[in-house]
Amino acid sequence: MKISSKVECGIISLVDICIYSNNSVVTVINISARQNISAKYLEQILPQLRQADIIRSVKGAKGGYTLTRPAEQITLRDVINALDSTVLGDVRFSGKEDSIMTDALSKCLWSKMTAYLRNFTENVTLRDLADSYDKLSSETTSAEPMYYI
Amino acid sequence: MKISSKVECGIISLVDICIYSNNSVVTVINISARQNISAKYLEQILPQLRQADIIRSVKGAKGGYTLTRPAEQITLRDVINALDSTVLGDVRFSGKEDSIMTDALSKCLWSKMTAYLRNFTENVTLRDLADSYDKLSSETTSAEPMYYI
DNA sequence: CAGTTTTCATAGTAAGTCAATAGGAATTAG
DNA sequence: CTAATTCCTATTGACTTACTATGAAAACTG
Repeated sequence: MKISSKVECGIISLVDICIYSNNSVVTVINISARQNISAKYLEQILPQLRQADIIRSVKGAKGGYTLTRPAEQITLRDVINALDSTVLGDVRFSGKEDSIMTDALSKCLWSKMTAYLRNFTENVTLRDLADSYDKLSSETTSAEPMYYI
Repeated sequence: MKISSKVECGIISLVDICIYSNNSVVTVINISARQNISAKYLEQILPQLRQADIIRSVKGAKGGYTLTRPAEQITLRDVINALDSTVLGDVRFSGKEDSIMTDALSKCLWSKMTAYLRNFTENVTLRDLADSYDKLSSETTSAEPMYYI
């Protein structure tokens, strides 16, 4: 399946914010350093998540981002819609004129397919993603233990 | 949802072949005329469906295409895979290096999402599409009845 | 065999999309 | 004031897509 880099980076950013904001904000530079994504690129993505009311921004020095609501109330559908409306939007074909054939496919196939996908994405929350990251993260560190002097 | 014109035209062609091949073959020119798709464009799509063993071709004059098997044995997954392997293939991100984060998303999210989509597409057959076309077609003509002299 | 109809293979092109970069304006803590 | 940070808008280069073009190969017809 084809997922744009923008959507992926957006999800990564949200998981990062979810994990690392402890009563404070997370900055673009924080995310950029931890997740190895260009800060300038993130500066383009995060405002879109803000406009979709998924994150809240604090401007100025000591500024940054936090989630607007608990992670279990942010669905994958919210995120994908905020960053790429074509993924879960209606199937659209540029040049094709309407016909009985295109009508039949639209009604019988494409609309059902997108509804099916929307259902999937509605049932995945940011909490799920953060949990699976935490789980994998602890497994990895226990397999390759770190020693502190 | 974004579906390429190639996949759409491929599906339309198959429904057309399914409906109009009565113990004989259907030519590119037939499909082009009925479905209003450039013949040259179809000449690029149909060979791919042939390589995927969905249709059989007969070369030369009086040549054309037929299905290789009954329409109820041709799934949407077969068709999509034949024409655009990225739709149901594993999610791939070009530049991103592997990390715990990308691993977590891959395992917890993308692989499940594509599996979910594959399941949908496996359960739609060419027969279903042809039937829904027939149904809509007869409804349309009964709503706007035709009189024969 | 000659001629016509058809599929087959490959290449090319114009427009559009996407990922990423760039520069600087606005805001705010200290 | 100064530094840190978000915000806004443009631009670029690479890639993809939809389609067109050219002509070869195959096979039926008479």
